Amino acid sequence: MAERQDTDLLFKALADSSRRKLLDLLHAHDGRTLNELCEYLDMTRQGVTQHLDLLVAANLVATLRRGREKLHFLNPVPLQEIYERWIAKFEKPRLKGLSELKQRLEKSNG
Amino acid sequence: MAERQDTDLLFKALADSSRRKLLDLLHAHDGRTLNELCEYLDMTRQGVTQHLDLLVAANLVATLRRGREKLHFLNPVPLQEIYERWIAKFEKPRLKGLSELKQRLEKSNG
DNA sequence: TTGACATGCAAGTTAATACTTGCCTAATAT
DNA sequence: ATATTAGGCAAGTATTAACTTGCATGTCAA
Repeated sequence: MAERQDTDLLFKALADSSRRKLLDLLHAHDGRTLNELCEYLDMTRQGVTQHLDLLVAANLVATLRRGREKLHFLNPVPLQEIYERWIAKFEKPRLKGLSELKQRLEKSNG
Repeated sequence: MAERQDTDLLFKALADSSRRKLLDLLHAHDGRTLNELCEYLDMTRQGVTQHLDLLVAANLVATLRRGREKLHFLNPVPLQEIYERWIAKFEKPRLKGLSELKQRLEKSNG
């Protein structure tokens, strides 16, 4: 169903280093145009477009048309869903980070 | 160097639904043999072996030989690293639950 | 020690993915 | 208006990935 399909699109989107680079670029600075993004990748504009299409399909990137240019925005929500469904549940019972975290929070926030 | 390679192996390993299913199976019950795992996937033993090989290469699964059988164990550590390097830094400022906890603490403890 | 069982190795096939080339449309600037 | 700039569409190629078939090796049980 849609759930599994979404998950698959998401992981597939993250599986390519060029696409991860695009996410990094948008994270550093949102709202870039296609041509701007092309400057950072060693491939043709059409190649970049196809990568962006996959990111949009995975709902990791949203676009907005402004005149003749297309702006790209990062959507981090699906990444959070990956964390909840695929990472949190695989965590070991005693994860130093988290338990330590809670203790420290109790101290600092009373 | 190795860093980028590791990252790539990890995301590639997660990109296939059969491999994610294997991780789920091992999460539910560790130490399964190859043949046991095969029962749950609709492909030949060799296909499953190849998927497991990729999971091992990504350091998500460790194996142990016992006599003529091979036991498989889940290693969740690389998933945690994905969280730290690829999800935490993309989080939105306002998040609910545990992630909010962690983020607030990280901010206050700088 | 022989037969069944658990797995390994290697080559081949099919399907999917990454990337290109070539042409097209629309918006802007001079 | 027309040249330039931003982007879209579609088909083709080349690489990679998924999966199979066939045979080999080692382990155990009778």
